[in-house]
Amino acid sequence: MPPNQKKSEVRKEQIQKAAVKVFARKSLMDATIADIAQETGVSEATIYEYFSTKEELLFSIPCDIIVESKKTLEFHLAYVRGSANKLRSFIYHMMLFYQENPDYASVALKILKTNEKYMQTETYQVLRDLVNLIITIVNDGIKMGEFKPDTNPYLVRSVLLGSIEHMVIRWILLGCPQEKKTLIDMVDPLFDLIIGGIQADQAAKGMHFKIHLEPLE
Amino acid sequence: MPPNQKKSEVRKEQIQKAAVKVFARKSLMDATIADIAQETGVSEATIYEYFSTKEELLFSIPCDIIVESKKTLEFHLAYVRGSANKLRSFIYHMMLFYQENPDYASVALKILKTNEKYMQTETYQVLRDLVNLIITIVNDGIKMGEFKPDTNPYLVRSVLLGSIEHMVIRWILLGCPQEKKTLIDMVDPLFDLIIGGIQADQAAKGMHFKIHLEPLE
Amino acid sequence: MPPNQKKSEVRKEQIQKAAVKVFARKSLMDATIADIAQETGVSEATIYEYFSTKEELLFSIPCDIIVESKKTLEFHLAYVRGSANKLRSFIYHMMLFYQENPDYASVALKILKTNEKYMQTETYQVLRDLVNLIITIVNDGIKMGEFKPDTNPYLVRSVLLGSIEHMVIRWILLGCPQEKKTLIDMVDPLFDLIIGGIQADQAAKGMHFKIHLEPLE
Amino acid sequence: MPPNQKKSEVRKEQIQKAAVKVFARKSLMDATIADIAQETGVSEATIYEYFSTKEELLFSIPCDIIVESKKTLEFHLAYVRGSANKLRSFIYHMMLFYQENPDYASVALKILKTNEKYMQTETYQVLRDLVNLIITIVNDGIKMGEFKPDTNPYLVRSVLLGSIEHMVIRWILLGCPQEKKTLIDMVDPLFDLIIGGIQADQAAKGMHFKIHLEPLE
DNA sequence: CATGAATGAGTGTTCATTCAT
DNA sequence: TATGAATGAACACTCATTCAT
Repeated sequence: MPPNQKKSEVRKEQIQKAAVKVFARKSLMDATIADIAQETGVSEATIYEYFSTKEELLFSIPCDIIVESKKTLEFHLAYVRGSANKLRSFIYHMMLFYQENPDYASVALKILKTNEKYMQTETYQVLRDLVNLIITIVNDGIKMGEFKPDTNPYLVRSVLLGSIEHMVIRWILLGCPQEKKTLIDMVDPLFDLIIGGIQADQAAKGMHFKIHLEPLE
Repeated sequence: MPPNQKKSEVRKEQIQKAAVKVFARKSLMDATIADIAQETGVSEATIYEYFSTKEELLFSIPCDIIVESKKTLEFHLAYVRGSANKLRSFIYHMMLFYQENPDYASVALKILKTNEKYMQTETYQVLRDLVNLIITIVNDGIKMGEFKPDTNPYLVRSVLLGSIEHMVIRWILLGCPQEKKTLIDMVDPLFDLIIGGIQADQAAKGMHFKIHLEPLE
Repeated sequence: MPPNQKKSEVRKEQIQKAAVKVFARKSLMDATIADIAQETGVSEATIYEYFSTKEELLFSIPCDIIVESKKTLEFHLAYVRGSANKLRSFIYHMMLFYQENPDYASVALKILKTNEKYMQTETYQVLRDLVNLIITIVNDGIKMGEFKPDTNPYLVRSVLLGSIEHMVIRWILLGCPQEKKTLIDMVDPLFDLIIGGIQADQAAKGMHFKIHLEPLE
Repeated sequence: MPPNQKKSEVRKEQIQKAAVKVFARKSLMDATIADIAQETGVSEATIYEYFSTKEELLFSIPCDIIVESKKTLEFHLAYVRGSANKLRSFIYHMMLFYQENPDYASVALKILKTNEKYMQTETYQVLRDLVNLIITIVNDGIKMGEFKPDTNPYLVRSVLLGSIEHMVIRWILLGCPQEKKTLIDMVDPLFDLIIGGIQADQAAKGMHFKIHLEPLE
């Protein structure tokens, strides 16, 4: 919170926070401006002082948090060596983020992800930037010989995002059970699967070579 | 059209088909009964002769098609030997299904997948049955030594469904471009990734073993 | 039931009986043709074979039963000597009738009594005839010196009908409690009040007259 | 109009007044919110700013006016000596009230009196309080020896209310003819009947005594 | 005689949005 | 800046009624 942040900025954020809460629990059509106004503690008319439309309010929601999230992730990635490790960091970062912001997760995955208009939003571009870190990481990994040379970075992006988001949605729909299986627990299994696949060692399967492995010297 | 199918059954299906079309293009809130009535070519009141609620109509949509789809898939799976091959069949089946039923895909993934009430529907149980074929396949694969013994079948299910659905949604949101990249084109890359992962061969990577390969015998 | 009553007459009465039941429980607006059709055990369209309108059906309901009731009452009255006794018979007859036909009572007093259109009905004229027996009785009573010469028969009619109907409505709204206080129990108290008023004997009260009583002749 | 009454209170009363007018002329089902809105001079939506339901609006109507009426009546009763006179005051008060508020009378007697839901309303309790003044009056009258000791106060209540309401309903259904017979004209005849009954003096009837009445000294 | 099927006309109700204060 | 008050524009849903079969 910058010290000289305008009072109106504060009010705007209050509304956004309330909106996230409301949208997370009700669908876009069920959430009314009246709900959001009440949650914020202001009148409905006040909402319109800050957002000209219900939709504008909805679309404005994720912007800052995503920018923030991307910065954090990039900051962490710099610490990490190796593309695989970076990929794990990405997975971890996303899972942690969703786990700690379940309301935002709900809005993003239940309302925004399938909204065509949202895709033309500025905010959505910010989100793309974040997500495209995967492309960079994978390309680097290929270049460095860490990943198979024919790895399709866009496929990896789809698989990672798809898997993560699928799990998060299920987790949300089940009521975000805090106990037992948390989202974080799924980071390493997912990572391992992406990295190593599910096939048993090929050597054991059908290549029909005998292999002697000797440590160097 | 079965010959002696009752007239009312025919009408019911007409409405459902129209509804899929309408729901696919508009969101649940934007799609009006008037739209569906017009698309069907009947009056609004007639819709209510067959479905007591807009929501009931929505939830009724996918049932038959899913049952049908599951039967077809099971039929094909019987032809296929090996769990990996079966997994590929599953992926292929889903992708083909979505590609050939883009309207249904739109409704299923944009409206139903994130709808909590839908999860308590009978139809949803049918869907679960279909999806759980993955669990069976993976468990079989583990038993047969085809998949790594520590493979988590539920994770595989999440990754497969998440990936497939993510790709389908992107495809839909981009307007189902018929040309060039079809969903089917993604079957093998996805399959390969799930099976083999993205990591380059460990041997080649920096483990520094010497390997003597000798033909058997 | 006349032996050669047409089948269609039977059906008509079935519908009317069902309608009474339905109207008795639901208000005019809440009772639907569908309800009546179901109660009758026919289709809605069949209702319209016999009655051209919901309102016509409603207004047709009481006719026969009233004619019947009037006949019965007149029959009894002929047995009774004295206007006061006849008045009691009237009260008894009405109370008994309502008590034994609570559904009809409900329709008549809750729906028809306050319906302006009903007042222009032929049926309503029949009802007037029944009710106007009071006028005749009172006029006779006056002529015979049994009732005060300045008794207003129309007032008596209003008081009798008003009192009876008020009690019946309360009884209906309370769910027609079969036990304890039945409508019949109110016949004599009501009769006594109308006949004798509630004022204590003036002589006993403070008028301070001296009275010489001498046997006639 | 109290000077510092809130604007919203004023509007609420405007709506209620308009509603009484509309309900008085049309039945509950025929009176539409649109009618009431037009009569009030506001939009339909505005009605719903003040009353959440058509039924709530209907039930809210009589409350204040009844409370007021009861106060007035009690005020007058204090001036009156003797239970019979009080009873006459009650009759007069009710008749006058209905005569001066024919729209309210119409709603109360045509719609509310037979409405089961209304009976569970708070407003209905207020009405009961007003009506139960009769019970008190009669009981007092018995105690003072003014009324017959076996007078049933509840029967008196039924007879009075039934008679009054019956007359008022007929008066309303006949279009409230301002000329000639007004409701007020019926006060004394009704009162006399209740008090003294309709029976001619018993002495004159079958007792066959001659009676000389001489004032005491 | 009976009805399955269809619908026109309507209604209560909701809600995003505006604007004078 | 904040809001009380008001509303236009919709929409889901109902139901009496019709008619071809």
